[in-house]
Amino acid sequence: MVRAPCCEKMGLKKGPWTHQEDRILIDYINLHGHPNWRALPKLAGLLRCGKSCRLRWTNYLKPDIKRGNFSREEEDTIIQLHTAMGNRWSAIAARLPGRTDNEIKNVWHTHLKKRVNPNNPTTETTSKFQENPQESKEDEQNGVGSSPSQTNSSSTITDQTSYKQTDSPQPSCTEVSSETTSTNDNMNTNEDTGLENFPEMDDEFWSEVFSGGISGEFPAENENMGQLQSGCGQESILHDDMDFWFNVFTRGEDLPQI
DNA sequence: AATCGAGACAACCGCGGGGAG
DNA sequence: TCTCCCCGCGGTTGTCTCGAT
Repeated sequence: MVRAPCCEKMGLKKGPWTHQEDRILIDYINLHGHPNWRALPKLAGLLRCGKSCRLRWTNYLKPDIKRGNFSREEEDTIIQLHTAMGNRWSAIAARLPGRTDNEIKNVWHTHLKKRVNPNNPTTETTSKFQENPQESKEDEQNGVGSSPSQTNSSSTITDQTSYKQTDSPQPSCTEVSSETTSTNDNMNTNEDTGLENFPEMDDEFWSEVFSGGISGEFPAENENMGQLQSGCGQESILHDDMDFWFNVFTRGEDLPQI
């Protein structure tokens, strides 16, 4: 069988997603759905392969995704399910509403694995976790229950200030998008999404974006964004601002002066 | 203050399954 | 039945942050 190439390598962007790309993807899917991932990026005007779009959507942009801390119960569930199912992350994710297989996989590799078997993280055994209440206690005291996502959430915002490229604010995009659930119904029209404000995307579009040529159109390119981002070093701040970010990205609201 | 290493997470890659023609 | 294509899954990698030295 001849496998179709994943994507046309030439000219397709890789790496972290930008706010603009996220916004384009969200808007497009809200308008048209995603009947064909392979065709989607071209139709939406994204210089990405369909695979990348699907991954971004399913892991971060989908409205029902729950971001942030894994609760103790969720972590326990993951451990139990992993004991029963092994590395079937998608199956495990199916039992954890709002969590993605990728996220669960990451959490497992980063600390649940160690918790299950601190001496040999690569060996997957059962229930050391339950046999080791002391560690559990420590974890709670240390806020592990609050999970890597927490670190991510907090670091994500600051991350953006340190991205070399100006086009890599993806973490906060995810935060924003993750909180779009309740308001997502509002995103069904061009007017609501602010899609009509998007410049027509041709070959020069991204080069203009990345060179700052259309900076006024997008918050990520706004100088205030950097200030806002660098000022949002804590998760609580981040979460409190979810509606704000949502409005910024989906409705094109202006950023306040700092 | 600078450097290094570990931890954490987002994203990519390749494979296999399954549906359509 | 066979071939082609798309999608989803799991493993892996790249990059950034943070703490220790």
